[in-house]
Amino acid sequence: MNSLDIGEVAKLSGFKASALRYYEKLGLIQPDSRKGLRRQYDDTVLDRLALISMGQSAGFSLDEIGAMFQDSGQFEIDRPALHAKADEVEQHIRRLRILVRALRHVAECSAPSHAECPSFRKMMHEAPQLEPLHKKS
Amino acid sequence: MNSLDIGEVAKLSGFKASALRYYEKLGLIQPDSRKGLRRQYDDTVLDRLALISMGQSAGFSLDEIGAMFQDSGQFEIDRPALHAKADEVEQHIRRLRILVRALRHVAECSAPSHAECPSFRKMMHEAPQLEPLHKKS
DNA sequence: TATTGACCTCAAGCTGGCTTCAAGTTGCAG
DNA sequence: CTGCAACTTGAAGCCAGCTTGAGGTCAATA
Repeated sequence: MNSLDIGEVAKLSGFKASALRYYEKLGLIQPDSRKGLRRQYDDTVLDRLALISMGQSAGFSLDEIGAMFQDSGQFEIDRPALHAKADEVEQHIRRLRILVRALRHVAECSAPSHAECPSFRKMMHEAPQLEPLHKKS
Repeated sequence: MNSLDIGEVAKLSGFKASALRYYEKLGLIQPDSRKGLRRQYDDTVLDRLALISMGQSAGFSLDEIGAMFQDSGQFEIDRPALHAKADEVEQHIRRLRILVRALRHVAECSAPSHAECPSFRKMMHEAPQLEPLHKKS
């Protein structure tokens, strides 16, 4: 069988059933069919949920995520927009790498305060103006 | 001069003044002094704010971020905990790399649906059980 | 065929992270 | 020394993203 109950999808994906219903209301996922009232999902929903989860990790709103993976319907998907999103994520990754270094630094460096550790301050500025990310004006 | 008004910190950091006051209430930052009522910041606050911003990108709550960078006060900072956080961020980065590949794939692949593109589905499962990240129970 | 546990809907409630508002204070240019 | 822009506080408001609750339905086991 290929048909999953909402509870099974929940278990497999790590999302709660209530979240799955919420995503459905937002148009992010859809059950394949209903058995009585009960939603039945195809297992491709798990891929979609994995993407949603990654999109969230990348800081995208559910609406943005919806817009990205609305492959359905459109003849022409918006390739440049998707590459732009990918670029954003790569930028994001660069910041996270600095964070990793900062965390490991703080764990190891024994300068009395990081404000006084020159290598720390230098590190903080290797990422000179890595976007505000503080989105709205 | 080394002494910044809240408005200057706002401009330099990209955070709004209201957010800076909010962070202060949470204990994440602190002005060096006051000139009358007005907060005066040392420019090391900018490093701290950069860390806060990166921590947020990594999906940490403000409380967690506060806990991480409470270098002050403690004799012994919790090195293992910091390395554990760094590990989390690295895990996070791995997921984001998959997202980049997924986005570029969707932008380029012309299979009728991604559910039907085997290389897409395979990619989705290269990250077998990359943590729930769906934090609370 | 009766029970039961997993599902259903819809509305209201909650949390984190800020922003906005109202009313007041103050440093500094003119 | 006046005016005003930039600050101050505390409380209330707002949005995204869910969760919870009440009351109901239904499929499958005993």
